[in-house]
Order: sequence, then structure tokens, then C-alpha cells
Amino acid sequence: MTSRTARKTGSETALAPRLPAHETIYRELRALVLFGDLAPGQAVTIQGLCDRLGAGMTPVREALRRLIAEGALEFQGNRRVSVPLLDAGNIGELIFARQWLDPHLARRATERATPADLDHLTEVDDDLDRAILRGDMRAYLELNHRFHRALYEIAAAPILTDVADGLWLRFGPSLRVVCGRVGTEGLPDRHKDLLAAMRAGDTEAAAEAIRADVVQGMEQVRQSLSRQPRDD
Amino acid sequence: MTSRTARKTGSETALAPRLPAHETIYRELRALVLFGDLAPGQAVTIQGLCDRLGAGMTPVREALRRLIAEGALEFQGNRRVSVPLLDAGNIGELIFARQWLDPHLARRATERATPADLDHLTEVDDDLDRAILRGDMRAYLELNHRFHRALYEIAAAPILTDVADGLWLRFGPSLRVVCGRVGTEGLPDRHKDLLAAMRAGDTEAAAEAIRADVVQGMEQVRQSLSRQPRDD
DNA sequence: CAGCGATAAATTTGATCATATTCTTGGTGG
DNA sequence: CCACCAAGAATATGATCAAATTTATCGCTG
Repeated sequence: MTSRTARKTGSETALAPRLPAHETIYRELRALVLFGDLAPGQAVTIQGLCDRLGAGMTPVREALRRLIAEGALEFQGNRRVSVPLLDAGNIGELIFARQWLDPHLARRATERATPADLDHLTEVDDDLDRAILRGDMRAYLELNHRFHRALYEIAAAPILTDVADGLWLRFGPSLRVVCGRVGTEGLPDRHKDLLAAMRAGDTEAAAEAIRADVVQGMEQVRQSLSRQPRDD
Repeated sequence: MTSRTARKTGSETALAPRLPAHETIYRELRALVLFGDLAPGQAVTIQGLCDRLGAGMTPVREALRRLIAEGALEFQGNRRVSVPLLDAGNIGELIFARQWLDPHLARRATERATPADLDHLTEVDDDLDRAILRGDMRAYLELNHRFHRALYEIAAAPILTDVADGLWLRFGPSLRVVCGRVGTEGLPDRHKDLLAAMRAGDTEAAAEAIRADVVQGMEQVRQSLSRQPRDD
């Protein structure tokens, strides 16, 4: 990669290596969508985001295009951009896709995981448990995402990981809504089973554990959505 | 998705659709990638595209962001954007994904297809046959894509269709390279089997037909790629 | 004296902004 | 109730600034 930092004058400002503005905006907006700070159906305007994020409009426009392309936002009318509202059919598609993708990535991850990888996963899952006990929903959402992301990383399948990331962006907002209704009790956590299977090198058990985790979570979304499809 | 027709303008007449520039640029660039006019590994610059397409840089930038988000282009360094070069692992991922996605969409399409849908598919496939006989590779690529696209449309699963579109964008350039070596003979065309199964309403036969078609085509790509992974 | 390497300048490219133009929309008056 | 006008939002242009790559020159060494 671009490890050419030694070239310049010795001013290493720690963690601010001049990240482009559109990249920053993109990540902020992505987090806003992924963790439900923007509710499904909520409309956004370019200029509104310029104010909210204190940025020029060009970077905001580029970030929006990117998120629209990834399915995180929807280009509704000629004028409106909003967070997509999922119907039962959409949820069905997402369940189907994840039910296939996540187990496959879990199998690959099980085959390739190093002890350090397993330690890292365990660490994230411990944080996750603490967040659930604390009742901290936002932390739960972030850590649950981080756990699955870490699994994808281990699987080392860049294209499938991209696809999985896109799916997360699509059901993220709805997941937040569901958690708002259900609370942190009863949240799916088959991660212990998964970790045990991975440590034992049992690929099929790992795949089944993640499948159960995914299906349980997504079915909650489906039921919650069908019970009350519109909610502002 | 792209339902941006003029709503109530008095003078639409299909002459000046006033399509936004970034949308036009996006479609041109997308076609360039999808049908192999940009070879894998080829680098593009924003300003180069501004010249090539005779457009301002803002629309080009937005179109590029979109294509990068869809995986059609790769954001290599801090400065380079290029068509991704696929390795054997990437091809494996794509084969796996399509082997799951396309049959599923074919099943749904078989259940939902109207006679008019079947007629349309048959028509496209006839054009496809003529293109193969003619040895017209570019037409083959476009019509093959259009055939699968039409199948996706019938399946009426917007999210999965988006995912499938993304996969096409990723292997499109390599497909062109392969066809350049193989020629139009020996190209996969299990479309007849698929159409027969769909007419009979046999969902499983349809799924198997499309699976065979996909796997045969993708395996050709894999073999061609592994035989000569680097080619400038 | 020639070749190699490094540094510095120059050119090319990318990122951002301010601004103009167009299109939608909503309100008002006939 | 329809048409026209005004306001606001989004699109698109060009200029400007910053960064990186490339090239050329200079010094050092063999």
C-alpha cells in the first residue's frame, strides 16, 4: 500500500493523514445509516447535509452517490433522497442472501483463522456481552457489526465481503428500529457457538451457528416490520 | 430503479430527455467496463475521461464514485483508478456467488413469468443466436447480458438483482478477454434448456439450466485467467 | 570520465469551492 | 380551477489549491 510517510517532513500528526473530505463525509453518513441514526423513510437533502456536517456540497454529493450505489440510500423522486423503507419482500431477499453468504464466509474463516484471529473475535464478543448487559443498544449494534466484519476479514474473500457489507447497509436502519422495540434482551447471540466451532475447526458447525444467528436476527426484523410496516 | 421520466413537461417527445449529465456519463462508463472496452488492469484518470467523453469533471467524478462503489472500478493508490485485475480467488468467489444467485432468480422468474415475458426472452435469445452465428462478439456480450438482465427483471427481487448486476460489472472485462481468445464458437448457451423449463413451469429444471450456463461460462474465464494471469 | 542515486523543480492530476443555470415546486392571482 | 411567477434546491462549470509523480540536474563514487 502507500507506506510512504517517511518521505515528508517529520510531522506525523498521529491519526490525521489528510483523509479526503468526501471520504470522511462518506464514513459519517454511512455510520448514520448503518446504526439507524437516520430512520427508514427519512428524507435527506444535499444542502441539509452540508449544514449538518459543515461541509461543502461537492464532497457531500460524491458521498451520496456512493451510498446510493451501495443501496444505503434511495434516489426516490427527481429531487428526494431517503433511507429505503423495506417491505416484507425485501426482508425476504436479505434473509435469503445472508443465509447463504454468512455461512460460506464462516466456513472460510474457520479454515483460515489463526489463534490471534480467534482471540480478536472473542474480545469483540466479550465487549458485545457487556453492551447487552448494560442495555447499550448503540454499542450492541456497532459491536455486532464489528464482529461480523471481523469474521468477513478472516475469510479473505474481498468480493463476497463487499456484497455482505452492502447487505448490512440495507438492513441496518430497520435493525435499529427493531431493537428500539424489542430492547437488548432476547437479542440473538449465537456467537459463543460460533467461536467454539471455530476453535474446534468444525467448519459445518460454524456455518450452522452463524446461520442460526443471522436467521434469528433477520426474522425478528421481518416480524417487526410486518407487524407495523409504517412508522415515523 | 431508473424511473426518472419527465413527469409533466409539455415537450417530452423523447427527443431531449434532459437526462442529467452524471447519469449519462455513468451509463457510458458502465458500458465501457461491462463490455470490455476498458481492459482489466487499465488505468483511467478523471481528467482523461473528461477529455474522452467531453464532459465537465464534476459529473465524471460522480460517475466514477458510483462505479467504484459498485466494484466496477478500483481505487488503487491515492491517485490511480483502474479496472480490477481478477485473480483465481476472485473468479472463485464470482462463480460461487452466481451459482447461488442466478438459479434462485431463475426459480422466481419461472414462477412469475407471463407469456409476454417468455416471448421477450425468446426474442432476445434468437438475436443472441444470430450474433453467435455472425461471429459478432460485442453483440453476443450485450445480448447475453440483456438476456440475464431480463430474467432478473422477471424475478422481481430488486435487492438480489442489484447484487447480480454488481457481479456482472466485476467479471465483464475478463469475459471480454476470454471471448477474444476463444472466439464465439464454444460459447455457453443453455438458454434453450432454460426457456423450455420455464415454459413447462419446471422451476428446478430452470434453475439447473441457468446454473450450468453460468458455471460453464465462468469456468472458461477461470481457466483462461489461470493460463495467462497477466496480459497487457 | 561515466554511471548511479538522490533531491528538487515542474507538470500532471485530484480535491474543493464559489457561482451560475436549470428544474421542480408551491403559492397566488385571475 | 388553471396558469403564471417566485423561491429554493440540485446540477454543472471553471478556477484555484494541494499533492504526487515524473523528470532533470547535480554530486558522488567506482
